[in-house]
Amino acid sequence: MATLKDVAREAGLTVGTVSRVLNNRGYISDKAREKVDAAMKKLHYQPNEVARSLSKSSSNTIGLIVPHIRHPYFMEIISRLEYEAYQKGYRILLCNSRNVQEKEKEYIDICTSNKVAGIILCSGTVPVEVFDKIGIPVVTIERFLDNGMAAVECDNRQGGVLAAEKLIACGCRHLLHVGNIGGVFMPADMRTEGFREVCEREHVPFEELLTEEIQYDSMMYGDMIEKALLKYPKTDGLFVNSDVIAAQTLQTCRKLHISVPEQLKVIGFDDVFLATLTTPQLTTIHQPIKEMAEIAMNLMHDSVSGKVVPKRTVLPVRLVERETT
Amino acid sequence: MATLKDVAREAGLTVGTVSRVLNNRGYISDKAREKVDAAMKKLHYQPNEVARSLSKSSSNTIGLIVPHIRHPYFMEIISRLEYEAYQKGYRILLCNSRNVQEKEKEYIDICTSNKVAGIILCSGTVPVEVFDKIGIPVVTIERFLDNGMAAVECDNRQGGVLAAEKLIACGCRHLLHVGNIGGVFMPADMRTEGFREVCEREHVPFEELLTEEIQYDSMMYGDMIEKALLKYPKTDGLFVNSDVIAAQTLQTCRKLHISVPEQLKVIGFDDVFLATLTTPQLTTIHQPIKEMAEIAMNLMHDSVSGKVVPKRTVLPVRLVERETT
DNA sequence: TTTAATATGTCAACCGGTTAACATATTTTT
DNA sequence: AAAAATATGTTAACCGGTTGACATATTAAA
Repeated sequence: MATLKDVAREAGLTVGTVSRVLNNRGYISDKAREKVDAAMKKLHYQPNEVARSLSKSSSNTIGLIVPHIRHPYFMEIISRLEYEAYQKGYRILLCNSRNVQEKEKEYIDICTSNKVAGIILCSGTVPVEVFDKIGIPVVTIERFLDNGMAAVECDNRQGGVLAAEKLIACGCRHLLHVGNIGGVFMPADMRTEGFREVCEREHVPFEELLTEEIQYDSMMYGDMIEKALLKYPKTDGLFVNSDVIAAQTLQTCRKLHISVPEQLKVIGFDDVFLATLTTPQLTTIHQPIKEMAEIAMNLMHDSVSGKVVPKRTVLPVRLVERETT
Repeated sequence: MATLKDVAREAGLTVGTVSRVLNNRGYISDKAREKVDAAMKKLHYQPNEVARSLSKSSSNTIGLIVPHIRHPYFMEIISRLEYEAYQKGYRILLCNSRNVQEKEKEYIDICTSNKVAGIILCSGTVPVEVFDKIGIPVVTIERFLDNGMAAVECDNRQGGVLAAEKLIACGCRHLLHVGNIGGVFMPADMRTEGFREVCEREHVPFEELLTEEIQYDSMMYGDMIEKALLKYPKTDGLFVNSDVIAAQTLQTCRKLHISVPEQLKVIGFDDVFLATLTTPQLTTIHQPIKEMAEIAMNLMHDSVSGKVVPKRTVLPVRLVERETT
């Protein structure tokens, strides 16, 4: 593998000049540039990014920590972020915390050991303090850390509001909400708030089922939903915290001979690809995942460049009506 | 950030000894080990993996090149590989070629520039020769490169056989197969072979629709399926190359008022999570994705360690019968 | 013509860990 | 007591690119 020195020798220049060409630093003549380009081409020169990272003590890799890969929502996030990263010349070091604190911590260490330029965090098992001293930019998506890091989220509360209003407008009078609960506060918890507020304002009775999502890895929520529907048999409107759960709800309803949307109306969250593949297709709260990823990566880029970035960016959600309402 | 030198000073030893402890090289006493451990703990020492990679000219990162992230099949592959990599102390550099040759080539360069230990390749747009001189192990999944690299695949031909046999056993007499076609030969092409052989042997008429999957990114196959069903209205048995297409087929059938499985039986491929979330649930050919990922990462590990590895590993598939047949 | 801007060379330290050669000291074995 | 094994120190080169200080040469502007 050819090195910078080889290129310099081939071009009849010195490493200093070649490095200047590569990094666009100082004065360089067109002639020099051409000679360097020719030499690089001839030797099939590929800069050693590892050496570069070492001398700069920072790479152009971004650590992406998610709690889950095998989940449509995070899959979309990952896909979009990878694209945005690529556009900006960053690489993605993929880290799956599996929602386990130990693993998340370990991955944070791995990221810093590997001198990533920054971390995009979608996982939320680790307390804020851990991030205080890592010394690199952290941008969160749907995970609010109240310590000055840039956070990108959707208007979760509004999502809960839209869902409740829609169900009530559809004539539902016995609502049920399946939401999250965990050790750490998550923006998604606000969905419950919004939902609750509307129900109380409209005097519509509702139940809340807050789960710890133990089934995080397997994504099997069928049993949980079945128990909930049997426990609250009068339920005629259901708002769940993800399309995956909503899709499994439809399967459960089929099993229990509950017709959707006639007997039970269902609203999911996320609006991922899956929402159009169920029968009936899912009515859901649309998260602008593409935009969230785009903004997150822009924030990361700006942070890495030393710019001041907004602490919190909240994007709008909207109700996408399909066939379950 | 503390360095090796700091640790050595703190432990009252020299870098040589500390490095020996870290890499388990040469003679080390328990006392020295303890002192080093204590010093590392006290200074919160994290080895600089970049420096390590530079001096070893190889990192413990594996480049993972997929043609698609936003696709359930690759999502599963990625998820499993990430897990296996983690278990073995490797990191994943995620590369999405988007099925574009230029991007795939660029990502291969990025991988070598970053001195990855090896590449796991699930993408297939680049001709074999490109891999001949990159000098690091390459393991492929569902992508056979006939140049001595380790390949992991499922028994695609058998998948086609099972699908055809099942459809015929169900009484279908007008079969249709939607498969892939591309510039480069892919193992998935063998599904068509198997399917064709059975149909010919059993004298059951069949049509083949081989697409280039232009919709690779958007994953919208609805129109294609609709046109196919309108072009071959007598079709009563359909075998498609992925569960995603199968799921969209069900939506199309609903639109065209074709009842599944009564009027049309459908068999997908992959057996991803999605297959259980459609209505009716998908009968499909199960790929042992977990095992494939496990084996692929083992092969990678062995290759990196300089071992001789089997050139080709073919895993069995099986028909999972659900509700579309 | 003098000054200033542009362009490149030279040299060397640096990023942080790896590794090999060689010396030396302490233990253990023969 | 001598030989061998174990343990650590010293030193320095190396991985490959970055960067800054300083010198020098060529052009261009004043």
